[in-house]
Amino acid sequence: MGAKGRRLPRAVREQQMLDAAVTTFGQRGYRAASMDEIAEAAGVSKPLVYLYLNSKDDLFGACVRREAEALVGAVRAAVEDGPPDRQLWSGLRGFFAHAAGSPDGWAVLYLHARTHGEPFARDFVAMREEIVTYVTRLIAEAARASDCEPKPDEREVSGLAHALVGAAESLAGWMNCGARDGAPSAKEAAGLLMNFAWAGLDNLMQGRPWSPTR
Amino acid sequence: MGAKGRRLPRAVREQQMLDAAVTTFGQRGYRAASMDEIAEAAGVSKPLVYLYLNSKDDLFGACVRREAEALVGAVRAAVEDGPPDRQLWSGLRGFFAHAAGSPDGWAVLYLHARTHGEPFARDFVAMREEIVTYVTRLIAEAARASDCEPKPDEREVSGLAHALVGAAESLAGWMNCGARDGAPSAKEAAGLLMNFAWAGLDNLMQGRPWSPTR
Amino acid sequence: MGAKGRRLPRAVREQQMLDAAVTTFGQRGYRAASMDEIAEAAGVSKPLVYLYLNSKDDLFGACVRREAEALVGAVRAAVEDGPPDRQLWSGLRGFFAHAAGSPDGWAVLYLHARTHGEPFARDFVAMREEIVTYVTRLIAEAARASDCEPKPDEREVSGLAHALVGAAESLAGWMNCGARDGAPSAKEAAGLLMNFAWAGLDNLMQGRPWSPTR
Amino acid sequence: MGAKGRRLPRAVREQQMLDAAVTTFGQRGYRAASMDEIAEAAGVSKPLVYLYLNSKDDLFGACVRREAEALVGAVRAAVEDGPPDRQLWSGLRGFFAHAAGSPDGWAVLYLHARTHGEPFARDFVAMREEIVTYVTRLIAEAARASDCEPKPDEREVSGLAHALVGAAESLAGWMNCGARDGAPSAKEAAGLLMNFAWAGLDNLMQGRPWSPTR
DNA sequence: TATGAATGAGCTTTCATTCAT
DNA sequence: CATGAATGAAAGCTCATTCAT
Repeated sequence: MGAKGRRLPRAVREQQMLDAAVTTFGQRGYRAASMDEIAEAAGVSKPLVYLYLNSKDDLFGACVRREAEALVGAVRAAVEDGPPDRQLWSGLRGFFAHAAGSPDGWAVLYLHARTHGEPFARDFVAMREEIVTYVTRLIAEAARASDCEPKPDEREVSGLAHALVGAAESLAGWMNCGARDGAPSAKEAAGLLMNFAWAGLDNLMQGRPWSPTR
Repeated sequence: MGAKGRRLPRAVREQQMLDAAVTTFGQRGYRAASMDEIAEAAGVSKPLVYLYLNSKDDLFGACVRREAEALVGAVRAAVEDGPPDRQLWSGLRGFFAHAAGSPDGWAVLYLHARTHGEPFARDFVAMREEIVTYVTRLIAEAARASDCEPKPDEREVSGLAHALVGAAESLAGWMNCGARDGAPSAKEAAGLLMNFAWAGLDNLMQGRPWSPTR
Repeated sequence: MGAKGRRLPRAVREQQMLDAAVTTFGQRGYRAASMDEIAEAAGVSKPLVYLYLNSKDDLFGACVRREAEALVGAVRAAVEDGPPDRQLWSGLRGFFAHAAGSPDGWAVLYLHARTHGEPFARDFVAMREEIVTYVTRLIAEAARASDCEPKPDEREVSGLAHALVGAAESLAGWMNCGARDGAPSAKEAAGLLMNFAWAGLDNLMQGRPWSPTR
Repeated sequence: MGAKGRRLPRAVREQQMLDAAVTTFGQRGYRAASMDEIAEAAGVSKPLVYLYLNSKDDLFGACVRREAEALVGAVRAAVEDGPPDRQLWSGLRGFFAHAAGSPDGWAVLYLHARTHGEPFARDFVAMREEIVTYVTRLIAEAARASDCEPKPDEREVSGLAHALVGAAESLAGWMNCGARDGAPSAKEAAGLLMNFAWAGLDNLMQGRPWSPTR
């Protein structure tokens, strides 16, 4: 394979392999991705991938965990780096930016880990739960800060968080999943979601839910 | 396989095969589903599957098209069968009911066709577009009927339709994808979505969008 | 693979495969024998071997069972076909003749099944036990017929059977295992063994065992 | 790894490697034993094994030769250390004691070298021949010492030696090969074999062979 | 001297696909 | 119409072996 960076320390090679694996798994899916392809994309031979990462399952698991941590970390960092009175908005932007910035990682999590059964789906659900919990806290803080009355019930806030996260994921999927027509940028997606949701959240928090009978 | 259902007319046999294929593809995914498994599930021999449906790809394509038409048809039928002043609500209920009623078909479309690359992803996107367009029309009619001022701009309505459909898909995925915690029924999902979204749509249509600066 | 007997019924193909597998396993051992080699020796493609016989382990197991039955059957048949007053001699000749006639089957049992661990070693031990039990009965009958006094104790007879069988196996191994110098024919081996052992057996049965002190 | 026994003289290292190799080859067989496993068992790195012993084949060959010499040596030493009028008995006891004391070495010779084809089977046969020749001499001397008449013919003595050695090997195999039922100790095995064989040898040497016709 | 890094080649197994009947 | 028989091609994984330090 030529003189391309041979004989590197293990940690470096492992990252190369994970990068290649995320790309390949993200684009092809677990089954369709072959270890040959991943090894070639990483610029190493297949046995080395097995030596360092054990098996296709272990490799996929490592990808899932790495990407899950990266996504959660991106949201947290965005919130912490943004203005304290706009945490939800910052978090959403961070979420969309990360999703747009690493579409393969996003696909690994939301398209493949989710559908590939037990060890992985569990990791995925855990990550999702972590985000939802975090968003629940952000919403609750926003509600407290805005002094809305009556104080929204905790269960309700959690439901809103689920819905909000679900909507964000859906938009991110639209963004990433190869839609050719007017797919929005990360910033537009965040705006659209706030537009779509905020008044609803707001009204709900005022105790005025929409109901089928009006 | 003895005398079990032999010599059926071609159309019937084909439906059996498609049923079996949708179930198998839906549960296992494209790659993990084997033609052996599908043929056995359909109660026919493998060569017959090839005789009628040509190849694994063609078979999958037929599944995707059949399920896409079924989903779009279910939404349309629900709207047409419902009260004329609640078309959106009826459509959503139809959407969720269909998704809940044929989870394998849903999985074929949203989990597998979407991720399996070109001929199928295109079919999927076309179906999605059809739904979004249809929803756009429903929203526009609702707006016209409610005489809101100023008339919402067309591009905006389309964005809302995308968001609404995306949110609905996300909820349907939650419903179907083996979520252990409180996954909602089809009816609850529709209510939740209207609750979440309607006030937002309403406000937007009154010309009062949320904006990052307040 | 040319026109060599294609499209044969399953039972026939299975025997071809077992034949080839016994040859290959016998000559190379379990690990060194490759499924490619076996398939080629059988004149079929590898997938057909898997279709009919499932896995390398199952194939090996089938070989072991077939050869075990063949060996036991050969001994039994030789005894039944021989003169009723020379059953042990007939049985030994049958044993050596079978071992010499199918050295690969013999190697599968005595060289490979025996050393390849649990499911197979158990089958091997069961077969060996069957032979030892049978020989025990033959010896007991011979003793009864010859009216020897004192009647040999049952446990002693069983020990003699073990020793006799062991010696026979050892001679058969010598016969089969590629020894180039004066390896005996089946008939010679039987004679040698009787020569070697009979007087000993005889004396023992007369209650005059050899002892270290004279 | 670390500071565990580094910088040992070459001869010591080589013995460690051979010890580990004999253990591993004996328990797993040639093919199933991996160089990784052997290197780890020896507490050294794999390249060092190659540096000292060249290749897997060479390593196996070294094991075979070492164990063959050890076995022959054990028999010779037992004979020389025992009473001059019981050489055969001493030799047998030495044989069984050695086999029981180093079962892995025994397995390397009798289970694996014997079945692994040419360079090794030749070494094995050479060793066996050496033992048989030695035993032939012992028997001949015993016959001379006991003044039996007529002098047994040389070829006959050689055949007896083969049979005796074969029986001993068979018993040793029974002893070592994980037999669950009443496998004998080394001493019992020697007694059993003498019991079984001596009267036969004795009679033969008196010129009274057993013959098929009575 | 001794080793971490790396690979070519081969093995078992699976699967979409096609004949011949 | 319908199927049992058969295979080419590829995938996951392992292992003996060699560099570069």
